[in-house]
Amino acid sequence: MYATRLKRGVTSTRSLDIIRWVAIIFGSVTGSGTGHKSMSASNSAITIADIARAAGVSVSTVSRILNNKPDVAEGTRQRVQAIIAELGFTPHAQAQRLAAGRSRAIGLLFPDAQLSLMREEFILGAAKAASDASYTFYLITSDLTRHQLMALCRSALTDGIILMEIHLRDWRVSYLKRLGFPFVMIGRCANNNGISFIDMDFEHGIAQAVDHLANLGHRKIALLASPDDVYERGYGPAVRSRDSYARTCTRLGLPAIIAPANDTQAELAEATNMLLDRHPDLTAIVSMHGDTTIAVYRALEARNLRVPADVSVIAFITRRAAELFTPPLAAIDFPAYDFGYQAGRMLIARLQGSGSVEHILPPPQLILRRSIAPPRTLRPNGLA
Amino acid sequence: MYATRLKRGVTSTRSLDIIRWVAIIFGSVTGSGTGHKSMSASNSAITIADIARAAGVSVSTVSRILNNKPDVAEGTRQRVQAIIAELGFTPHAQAQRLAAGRSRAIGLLFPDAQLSLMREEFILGAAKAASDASYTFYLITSDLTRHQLMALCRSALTDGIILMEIHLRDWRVSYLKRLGFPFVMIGRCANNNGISFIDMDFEHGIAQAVDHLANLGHRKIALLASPDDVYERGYGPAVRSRDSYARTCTRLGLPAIIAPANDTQAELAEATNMLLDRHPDLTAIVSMHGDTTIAVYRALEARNLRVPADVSVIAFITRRAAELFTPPLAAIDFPAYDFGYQAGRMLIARLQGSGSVEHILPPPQLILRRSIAPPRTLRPNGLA
DNA sequence: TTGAAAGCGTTACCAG
DNA sequence: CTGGTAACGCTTTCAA
Repeated sequence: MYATRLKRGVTSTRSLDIIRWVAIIFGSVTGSGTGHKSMSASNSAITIADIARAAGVSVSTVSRILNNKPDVAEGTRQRVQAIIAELGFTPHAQAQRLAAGRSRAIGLLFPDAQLSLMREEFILGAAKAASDASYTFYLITSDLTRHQLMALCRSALTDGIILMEIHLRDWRVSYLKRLGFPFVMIGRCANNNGISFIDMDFEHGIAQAVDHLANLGHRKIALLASPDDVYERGYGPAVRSRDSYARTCTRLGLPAIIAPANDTQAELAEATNMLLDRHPDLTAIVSMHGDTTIAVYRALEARNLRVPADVSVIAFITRRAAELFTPPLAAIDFPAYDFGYQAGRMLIARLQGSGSVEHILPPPQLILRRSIAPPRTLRPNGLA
Repeated sequence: MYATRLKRGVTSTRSLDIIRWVAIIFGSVTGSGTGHKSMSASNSAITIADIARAAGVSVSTVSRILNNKPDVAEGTRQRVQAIIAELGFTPHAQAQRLAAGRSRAIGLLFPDAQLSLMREEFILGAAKAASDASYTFYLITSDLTRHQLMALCRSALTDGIILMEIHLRDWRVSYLKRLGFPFVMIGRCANNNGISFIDMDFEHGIAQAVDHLANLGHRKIALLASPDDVYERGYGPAVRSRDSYARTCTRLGLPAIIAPANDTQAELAEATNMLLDRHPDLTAIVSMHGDTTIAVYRALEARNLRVPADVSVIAFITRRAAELFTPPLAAIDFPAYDFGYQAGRMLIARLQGSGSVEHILPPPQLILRRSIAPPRTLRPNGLA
């Protein structure tokens, strides 16, 4: 029935790792002609004028009805709506947007870095906030240049945007602020006057985690941090967490042991090994990384060290991912979906004129799971 | 410096599980006035006409230059472009779209069900395909009613859409086909004439998994399937996998043991327990579920059964998630990112007139990880 | 309560 | 190669 051709060539693509198979089947296109091509999105489709004509009213009236304006006679409204329903009319959003000068759309500027299991939650949360408010939702990947950001604002594609991966001094923030283009941040700058944000409180989160471990009796607690260049570039989470860690260690009279690493399993494994080589008496690790922290588990396992018997581990991670670990990974909970949702909600509130500047910094929540325990030396008379 | 107010009220929201904290900080808005409100996306912004005037040419000419049309004198082009750069002009996408009748946008209709770690990959893959082709990308969540789908098509917001969660007979497919609105599917119907799709080959994937387990010596292999109502509703993956499982068991002379369950940890735990109660001699489980399969691990653990020593487990899951399991979860690999990317690419090819109908059904790839082994009885003289 | 008409910022056709 | 000008489909004054 089908003539099947199998191209198994290595049709590789830029950043895509594999396209190892492409089977094109030339279907015997029966029935409805050769594929779809009739109305590609703007045919002789029915317009507001058609409705007006059919109803014997003016386009203005139809427009008013479409937009639920009050000044329309009830009878007219009913009649026109009947016709709209009958003809299956639906307005052309593109035109509405141009005429109205608003897009009823928000966009999420999503960092184009590698995948991470928690990021889906940001996206879906923000998308939900948009759809709850009848806004459309753009996902904009890739890190924008200044010019692209300008183009995005000018394009009027969105009424406002959500920014992520915020640096303490962020050119995008200054730019948008100067332009007066509405935005909110997931993350925050050094100075956030007049800008709404929701951010993880890395500072207190780290302090809380280290305090907890210290209370359990740990004395050698390492931080698996972001790479040095990220820290030096002033990336918020990197700076706040590392600084907070250093201060907390000082306060508790503990040594500060920092291992920078990129968010990949390979680098984390390497960093873990380095830590264990240099500090054989290490009993706890706090990881700034998410699901890649599995590499820490694996590195420990390879050395016959057990979690948490020999080393306790804690990370910043979503519930969903934390529970895939064995033992389940204790965490400073990262409610990414909520962050996305809140950001979307704040932005839309802003756009609708309700809503003042909001700074949301939820108290970090430590979720104790089985990856932490008192250190081995104390275990006989365990404190937990 | 700040007056901080903490609302800790239970400001619960519809589907959102927690908004337990809202800290509004009334910043002493120094510097740039009270927030941003100056140019909300459509100020007295500079237009193509301004450029034309400044350059002493007509708008048509500027438009041609903007769209890289060939029929423009090189000198003019240079001059105008200089002015465009100087004035920082960027076209108004909304207007371009209306005038051109194309949106250069695609949308992904994303099922509004619960989160799943693999779904991010679909989204980001599709978004990447869009951005690679300079298209914008809409993420449309929520399951659309017929009317909403109609509105989406008519709105001209997108030139085409990607459909997911396809049923063997899918009203959306018939509708879009009849309308002639461009779309591609991740998944496939019973009849796919004239429609491009990329789909997981659940049929062969299941057969491959069961065959592999049988070859290892397993004789009691259960399928953790989709719920019955999903099967009966004709949801593609549910039907194809369950039917294939049944056929494969028949072919191999093995009993077919099917445990339907929704894709939640609770239901999977329950289903696993039921399986073990009824079939104490069970030695392998094939799961149609993704990261929720962790519940199977936990249920086994609770009964002191070990993976893979006592029970082998295999699932449909992405690499990233599979490797968080301990032991790492063997899988029929689900390259969701690639699926998203391919779907986006196909759709755009379609929109640009290149590209014929493509049916992509990659050969399923079994990734052997440490969650499978020969059954206990055979282990002494193991076959693997 | 309704209608006419002027945009919204582009593109595209058609003359020149 | 360039410039007018009519769309694109809707919203929004402003009069009636």
